[in-house]
Amino acid sequence: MPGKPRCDPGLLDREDLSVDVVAAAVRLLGCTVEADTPDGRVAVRLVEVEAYRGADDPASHSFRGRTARNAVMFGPAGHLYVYFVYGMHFCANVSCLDDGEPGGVLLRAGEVVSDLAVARARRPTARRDADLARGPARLASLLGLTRDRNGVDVTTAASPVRLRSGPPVPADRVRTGPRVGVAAARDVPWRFWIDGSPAVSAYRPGRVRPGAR
DNA sequence: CTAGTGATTAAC
DNA sequence: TTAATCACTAGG
Repeated sequence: MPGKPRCDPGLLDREDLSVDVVAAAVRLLGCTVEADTPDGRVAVRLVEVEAYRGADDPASHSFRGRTARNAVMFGPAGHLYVYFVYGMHFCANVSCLDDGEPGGVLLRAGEVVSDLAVARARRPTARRDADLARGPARLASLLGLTRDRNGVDVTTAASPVRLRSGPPVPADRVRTGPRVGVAAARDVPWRFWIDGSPAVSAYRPGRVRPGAR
């Protein structure tokens, strides 16, 4: 008679995130983020992500070196990097690459798998179910990813936020393009999404600024 | 399209 | 110290 499993087999392996940010981004599509909050548990299936890397990626928060804010991106793979933007929103990344190498994947959008009632109660302004986690700040809000979730290990069963391996997404359903809202490195197609998902953000090109391209 | 909001950072 | 920037969302 099987007792409690020693390690949860459904969780994503850290190694899936440690080799390369683009491979990690594609690997994360179709996986499930499961988050426990005081009012219940919500799980979303990731349908849109963006890869960011360190020193050679001017669009990355880690491009200008390690600071108190981006420190998690410099640590080992599989930890949440949650940051505050535009005075009111949080966004969440999963750190990638080995300890000392900065990298991460921004969680841009997901489809609610469960529990829909808890999810709707958390985001009552969402008009359609597809809007619940459509966009990085909505996703973070739905899953309760704020400051106190910064740094948590999503590959550990005891963590309040966990990443579950999903059924593989067929390669012909994965689409790619430039990252959203990023002025730098506009030619780098490191946004990945599952074709046809109603929860994928509307495309908005990064603003072109004088002297940049 | 634009207002709203505040941490973070580079420049002074 | 100050000011610009910012991987965004909601409401017209």
